[in-house]
Amino acid sequence: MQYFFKMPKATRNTPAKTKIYELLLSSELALSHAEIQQRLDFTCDRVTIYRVLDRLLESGQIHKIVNVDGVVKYACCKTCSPVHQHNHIHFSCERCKEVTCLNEVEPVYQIPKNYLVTDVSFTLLGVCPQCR
Amino acid sequence: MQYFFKMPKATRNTPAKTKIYELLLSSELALSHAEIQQRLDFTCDRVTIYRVLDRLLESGQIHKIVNVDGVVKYACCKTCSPVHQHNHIHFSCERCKEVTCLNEVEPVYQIPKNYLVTDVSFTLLGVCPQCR
DNA sequence: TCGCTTAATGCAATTGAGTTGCAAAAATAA
DNA sequence: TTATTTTTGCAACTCAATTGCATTAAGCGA
Repeated sequence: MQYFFKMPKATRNTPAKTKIYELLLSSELALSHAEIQQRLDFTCDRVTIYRVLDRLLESGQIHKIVNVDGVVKYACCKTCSPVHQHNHIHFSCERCKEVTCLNEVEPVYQIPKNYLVTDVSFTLLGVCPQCR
Repeated sequence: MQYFFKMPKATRNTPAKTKIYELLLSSELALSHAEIQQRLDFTCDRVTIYRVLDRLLESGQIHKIVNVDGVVKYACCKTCSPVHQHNHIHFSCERCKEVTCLNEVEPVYQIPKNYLVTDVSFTLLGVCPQCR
């Protein structure tokens, strides 16, 4: 009997999980829940999509971005596997509303006194190359 | 008759607007809609608070921060008046959930090629001095 | 100071994202 | 194949935010 160590719950590979993960893997952009639902032609229940996204977040396969307009987007982080590391900048286009990971740009900041920094959320806002 | 120039809509000073603005002015922290409602002892209708916040945002007297947990907060930007400029870092404490403007810390970044950057949203996540 | 115009307010109803409970279906290990 | 447990789909629910509309009140001009 194990009292102090809780086994991580086993997760299963299901068509929904595979399809959603592959969709995010192949997408250049971060996708919202609604966009994922559309691209799957509404073959998955909306609740299932939320739960699959939670599992993928939990396992570190994807990351979550809360855009400045409040829209939540999900993306596979290509450059930082296998250990997840979201220390990169996102770009949010105010015209097409698309959110992209700028993997090549690293954020620089001075750590303020007495604050303990564990993570960074850095989004540049403006107009993307396609919309200029 | 003016065809091409639309007069900006006149706004009025009301007790609600004054109270909400003074509340944000005197607060060290960014406040959410719910927090504002509480601190006004529920004397204002929640819809009125939303509409006053919209007007204050419109006039540039306050700015809006969408926290990583999705909670929207509002703050007066003390250092950048009269011209509003939100080019500063926010700190979001994962324990007490408070969001602070770190006016003294300026974000540094390389502008990515072909992107037009008009604004910056930079939040450091972690533990604030009070919670360490 | 008084009226008039129009912005602001309060209330009710609505929208939309996200969550929860539960029974049925399906993935995996034995 | 069977048994176990996760995952799914559906319905119902929560909560933040928005909209419509009638009423109230700010503030300008007379």
